[in-house]
Amino acid sequence: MRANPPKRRTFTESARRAQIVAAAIAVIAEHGYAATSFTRIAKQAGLSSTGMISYHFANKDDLIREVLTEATTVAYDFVSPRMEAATGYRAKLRARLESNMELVRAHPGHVRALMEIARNAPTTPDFVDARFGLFAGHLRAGQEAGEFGRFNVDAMAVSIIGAIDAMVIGLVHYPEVDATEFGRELADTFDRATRP
Amino acid sequence: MRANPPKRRTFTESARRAQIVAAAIAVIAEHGYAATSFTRIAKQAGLSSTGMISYHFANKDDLIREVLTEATTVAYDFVSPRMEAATGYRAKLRARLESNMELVRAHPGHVRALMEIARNAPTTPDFVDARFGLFAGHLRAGQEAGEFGRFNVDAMAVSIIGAIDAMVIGLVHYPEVDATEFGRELADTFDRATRP
Amino acid sequence: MRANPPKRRTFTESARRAQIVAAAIAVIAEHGYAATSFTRIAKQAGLSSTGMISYHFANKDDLIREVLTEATTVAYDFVSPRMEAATGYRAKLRARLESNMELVRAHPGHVRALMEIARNAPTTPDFVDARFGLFAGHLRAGQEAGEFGRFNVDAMAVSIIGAIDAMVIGLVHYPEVDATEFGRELADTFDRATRP
Amino acid sequence: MRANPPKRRTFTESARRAQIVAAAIAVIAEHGYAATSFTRIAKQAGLSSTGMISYHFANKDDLIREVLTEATTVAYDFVSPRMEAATGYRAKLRARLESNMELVRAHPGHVRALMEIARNAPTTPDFVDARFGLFAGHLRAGQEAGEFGRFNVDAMAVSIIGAIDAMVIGLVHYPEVDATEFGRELADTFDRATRP
DNA sequence: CATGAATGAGCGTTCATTCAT
DNA sequence: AATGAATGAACGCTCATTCAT
Repeated sequence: MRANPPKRRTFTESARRAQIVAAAIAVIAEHGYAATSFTRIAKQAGLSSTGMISYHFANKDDLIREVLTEATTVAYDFVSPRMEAATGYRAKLRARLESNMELVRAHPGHVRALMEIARNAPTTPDFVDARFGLFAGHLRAGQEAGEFGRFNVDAMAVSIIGAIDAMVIGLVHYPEVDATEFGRELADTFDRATRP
Repeated sequence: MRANPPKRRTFTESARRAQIVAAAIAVIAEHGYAATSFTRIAKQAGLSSTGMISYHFANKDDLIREVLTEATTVAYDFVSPRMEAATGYRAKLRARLESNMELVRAHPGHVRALMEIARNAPTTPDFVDARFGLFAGHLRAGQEAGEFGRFNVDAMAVSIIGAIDAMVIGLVHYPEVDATEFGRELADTFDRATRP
Repeated sequence: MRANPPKRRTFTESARRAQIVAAAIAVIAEHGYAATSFTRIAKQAGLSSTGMISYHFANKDDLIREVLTEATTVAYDFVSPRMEAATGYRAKLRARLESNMELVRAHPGHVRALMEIARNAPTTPDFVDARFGLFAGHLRAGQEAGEFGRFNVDAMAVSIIGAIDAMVIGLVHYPEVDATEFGRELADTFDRATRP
Repeated sequence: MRANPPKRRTFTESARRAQIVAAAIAVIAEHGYAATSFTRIAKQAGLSSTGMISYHFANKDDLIREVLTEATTVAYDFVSPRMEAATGYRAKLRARLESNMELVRAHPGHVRALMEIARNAPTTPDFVDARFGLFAGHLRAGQEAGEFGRFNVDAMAVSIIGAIDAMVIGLVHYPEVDATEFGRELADTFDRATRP
């Protein structure tokens, strides 16, 4: 059951959309969400007018939502197998944190765009809430399994998410920092913080 | 050594600036940084035109920087005595984290504005760096004093700052959450994470 | 003698045109002429692109003219037999006015579209003039036959047309109004006004 | 008691607004409401940018409303004294109709603009209703005073308004028509139609 | 010291139309 | 016979900033 079944799209259409989405990611990553306009995206994509973008996307929101989807997918595809390879809540949490930092080096543009949109776009509370729910759920389940100690799950989830984001931004900002090391440190931090 | 020594200002001038800064804080807190324009600030301040703002501030940046200063000062004046009342790096860190959460309830507007600017304004790396330096310094000193365990100080500083900010935003967003409890949880989290 | 003899059209072509015209009428009737775009018409007609419309009609004008023709025909087919059933200029005028109001209830969409186009479309002086000529001719003939009194035929024609249109719009706007009664009143009004 | 007390305006501001309103009237009169854009108005007014218009008027609606007010005032100032000079409902109605046609020759631009706005602007049902109410009230009062015969007041009001508008449009369109004569004919028409 | 007026670039979006396929 | 893709001008509106007074 799905509210808006995805439209059938031609090959050309899909290609154009992908091209525009890619351009949008590049622009957001480089200039930030606030400075991202159709004009800039069109220029980045090599299109002659912004009308093109409006032709392929109903809205700015529509475009941004697609960017969000794309970036989320890339992130998920990167992190997800690494988490599944780990066993137990504790190890999975570590895998999540460490792989998230490696993701920054693997797909810096996508990550930067993801952060920018999550923080600034008007239509993304859903995304934020979903992410929070994911972490809170993991922590709660881990507590019940006895792998984690006692703490307020909500507070811990918020802390973890905040720490991740701040570190991602830092890594993006300082390319010379060792992402693997910082990822390990981050994982260590919350491993200690959540220990029984 | 200071590049731009502060201008001497008349009383009226200072009063006007303060009035505008206060209005700016209110607007940013209510509508977010992106939706904050001179027009809105002028309306909030009861001024008839935006020219007034441009007259007293060289730039939008100039104004924002002043807002940042003001908000930072309020925050500092709130947190600082509470930190000084505590003894030892460990206790001081706890005091910092806990009081920061109480600050959200004490001065929600200033805090909201602070976060909005830190996240969105183009000209705030100084502020971010300064804050980072403060935490890193504290952690390093605490390590040398043997109060903290071994960890990468930079990574930990980033994590703490990120966690603080995320929790502040959460508290701002959900007024019904118990700030004191969440502050304690936050402090507990990093107390455990930094333990020797 | 006809400047542009009608093109021979295939069956498919005619069907498509009719479909598009019907959609255009629906859109104009519902949203008004100003808000009627190819996009909206295409959506209403279930077409995937506006290119289709441009393919079948040389112009927006071309389409509108066809809509006008269609709506006029419907109106004519409704009013005409009722007029012919009446005897004498006076009775025919009454039949014209009364049936015109009933037409509003019988074919509201066509009527609404007709009015919208007559009032707003840039290329309809022909239509307006033709309509005026019809009324003026009727009045003049009736005068010569001694059924109508003395009055400036042109002025009276304009008055009648204006009154009809205003009342039609009123009826469209207020569906609860008794169209038959208002039609009778309208007919009475101009019966008195044109009496010898 | 007044919902929106009029803003205090400087002389310059008022002058500019008046200039823009005048330009808007000219454009609407010449090109029609639908083809009236800020760009065209700015060009007509000799302004370099549309931003100027937005600076002085909150909205397109705001501007249009002002145009409506201006045109209405001109019309009222023209018609009103002529109505008051007449005695009795019957004579007043005649004065109204006749002077309305003379108004077309005296202020063609204002009249044309008035019609265009009344017919096409989205925010003018109030105006239309008010006008209808005025006529209906006059007719009803005249009936009660025994000056008018029996007829449905609402239907008659609609007819009169429609006839006026149609004739105004005709006069605007055909400048060679004798407005005084047509005005007299219009008055005669409804004098006969409303006679007891 | 203060102001109101003006500027012009930029915003996202809609539009009728064209055209290669 | 039909289509989807593209175009580019125009739309109303907001913005930070400038400047004469």
